[in-house]
Amino acid sequence: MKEKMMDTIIELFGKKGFQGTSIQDIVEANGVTKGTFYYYFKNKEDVLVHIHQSFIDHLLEGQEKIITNEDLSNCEKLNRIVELLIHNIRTNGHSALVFFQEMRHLSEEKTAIILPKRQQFQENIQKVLEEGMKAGEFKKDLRADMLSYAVLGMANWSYFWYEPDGEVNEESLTDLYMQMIFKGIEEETNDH
Amino acid sequence: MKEKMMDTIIELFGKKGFQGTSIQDIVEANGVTKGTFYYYFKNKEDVLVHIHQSFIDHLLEGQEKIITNEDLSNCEKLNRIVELLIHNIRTNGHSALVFFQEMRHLSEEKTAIILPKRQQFQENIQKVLEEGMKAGEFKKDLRADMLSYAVLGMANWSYFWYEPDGEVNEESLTDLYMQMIFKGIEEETNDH
Amino acid sequence: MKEKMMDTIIELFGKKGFQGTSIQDIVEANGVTKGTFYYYFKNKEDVLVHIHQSFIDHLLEGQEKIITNEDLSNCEKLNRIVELLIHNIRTNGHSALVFFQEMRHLSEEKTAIILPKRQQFQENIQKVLEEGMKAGEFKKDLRADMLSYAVLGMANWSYFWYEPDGEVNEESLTDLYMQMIFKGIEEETNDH
Amino acid sequence: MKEKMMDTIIELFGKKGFQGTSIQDIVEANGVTKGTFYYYFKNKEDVLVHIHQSFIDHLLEGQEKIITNEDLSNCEKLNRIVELLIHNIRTNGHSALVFFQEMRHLSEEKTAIILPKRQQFQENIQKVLEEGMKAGEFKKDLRADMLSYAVLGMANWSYFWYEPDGEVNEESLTDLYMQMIFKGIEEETNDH
DNA sequence: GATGAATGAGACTTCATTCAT
DNA sequence: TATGAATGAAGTCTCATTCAT
Repeated sequence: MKEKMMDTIIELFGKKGFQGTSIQDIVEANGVTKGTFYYYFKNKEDVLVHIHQSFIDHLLEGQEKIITNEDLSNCEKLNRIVELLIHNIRTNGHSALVFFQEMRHLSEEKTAIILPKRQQFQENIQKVLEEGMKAGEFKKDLRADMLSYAVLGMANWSYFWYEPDGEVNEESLTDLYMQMIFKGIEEETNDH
Repeated sequence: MKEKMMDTIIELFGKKGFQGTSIQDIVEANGVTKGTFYYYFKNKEDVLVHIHQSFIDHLLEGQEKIITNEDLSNCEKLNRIVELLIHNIRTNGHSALVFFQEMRHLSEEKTAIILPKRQQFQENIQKVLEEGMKAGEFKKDLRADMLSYAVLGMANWSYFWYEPDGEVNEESLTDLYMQMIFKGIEEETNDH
Repeated sequence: MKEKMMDTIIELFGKKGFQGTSIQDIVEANGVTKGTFYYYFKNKEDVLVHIHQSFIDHLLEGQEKIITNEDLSNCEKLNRIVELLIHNIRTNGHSALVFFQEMRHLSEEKTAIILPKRQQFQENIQKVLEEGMKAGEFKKDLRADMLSYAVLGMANWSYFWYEPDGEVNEESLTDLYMQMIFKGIEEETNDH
Repeated sequence: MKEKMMDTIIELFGKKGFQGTSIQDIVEANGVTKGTFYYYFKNKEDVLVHIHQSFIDHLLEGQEKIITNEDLSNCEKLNRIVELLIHNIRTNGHSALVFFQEMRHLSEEKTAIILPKRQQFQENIQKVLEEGMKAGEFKKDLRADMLSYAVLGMANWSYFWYEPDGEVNEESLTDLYMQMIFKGIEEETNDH
């Protein structure tokens, strides 16, 4: 029951926003009464916390597997992290929307739990970039911090426009993006 | 007066969100009464529309100047568009936040006005990419559409984390980003 | 079990009031579930009735023993009734609080049972005063009805402020009060 | 308007208790809407605070006039304070009820304002008793603290039963009570 | 004897908005 | 140009209670 409600709520939050979704909306969408909602959840924020928790935990877990895999080059690691992000956004679009847009409505207390995890994810990307620079896979003297944000922005922004059922599937999209990130878009001239 | 109120409201919307900001908040922040608010604005959405309008109009205007400037290469045009975006986000952070996060709360009618302008901005980037490809500035066979989103994501995402007073100024940030977009981050081997 | 719950509930009602105490509060304080509460009690009022019943029954019983004891003067009877009251308030403070403050929340039907008993207690005091007047123990021409209320007020009010562990024990307090009631506080002059 | 509402609310609180009175009850009794209530009052507690404030302030003010009047003996002062109390309870019965029964529902913060005033009133009575003892008006070695509570209890209890339109008016009631307090009820024997 | 899922009414409160002045 | 009294719908949440197990 709780699971079923969570799914519905994620969809509602995704479509109408956290504040734009009333308890009334929630219980109507689930065919239950208000009492039932408050039987399963402490309050509306409680649901928001659950969504954030499981979204970022899922991401961190996936990321962890990638960065601790010693068989992978840093190049490949970066590739897979971007793939992970895009895949996640495609599969859990509404969760992603909530995650990126509704952080504001977490209480200070809950933010203190979620925010560090978000930062962890970014720092892990930064670390991959740094390792790759050391290993000679990436150019020296890059700003790993800024670039990690660029990578994140590029991937995350896809929740705004990416149509999972469109002509470009997620693997292709990842490839496209990684091509740009690795090789750039400029036509290579032969004067070097 | 209206201008003064607009500024305060943008800040409030930026900090607390559109739905999170009550008329009460607005009039208190301005030291006026509710009547005054409704003297100057039709309703709350009215303000939101103003913010969206002027933000996107300002961007489109800037973009227009860049793309119609025949002295510029497409490379340079892209560079300047990114600079425009980052500059705008830095200078009008709250407006940017509202623009990117509160579109949902526009009525259908108003969305019909704003949304095409947003798309216009993206399409203009796409067009620069396409022209650049034709002109041999960019690699052939790039997906101009997807890449335009990548560029937008990268730039826009900066409103989440970019600290205007931090160690990296906006020109450097633009350079960093353009370096990656143009040349990529991979260490060039000499086997080509 | 029922007894154990009653004790907890009395304390809760005393501290937070009848309406201020929720079934949730009750079952939490007892480490049981709501179902359990309704297994033992018909509803919340049911508990309130029990509390009132046993409090007033206990008082009336004690009072009965005193007033039917033919060895006692009316003076002594009054003394013992006041002692009974103060002792009861000291020992069952929370019950007393509930008894004096939460009568309002009894249904009409239940009020019809409890109220006459309360009045009985007051009338019994009144009767002792009247008997004492007839017997020449008390001054003639007193208003026994009004004075019975005075005695009740004085004694009952102690539930507001009396600290059982304070420097004055209940016997001393009774003595103090009876001294005032019997002899008054005015300095006796010898001009009579 | 606010005044009019206050009066109605006092009556409602008096009859049904603070928690037993809903905002719905209040606005219905006043023929206005809920919005109107919240236009005039911050919340329900706000009204309760007002009631407490004005009740105790009124009492303290009256008491102040009495105890600072140097023409009065302490005997007379005590008499007048009791009269003040009984008069107040008679005239503002509902306020008195609220004052004595609904203190619990004040927030800690507001209690911190009201409670000291209540204690002030009691201490002022105590002081009159002490002064009277020093002046030889009252017996030596009385417990002024305990007796002040007795006097308060006696007078305050009248809100439970005193019928303003009954056969005993407030002056007579005060006299009755003062007679008891001053002279006691015991028949004086001539063996002293 | 005891549970816990579910209810639905109703609690307090906030809100955007109107309108006579 | 600005006010402030008034609205009523809708918001979040709590509550006493029931009932199948």
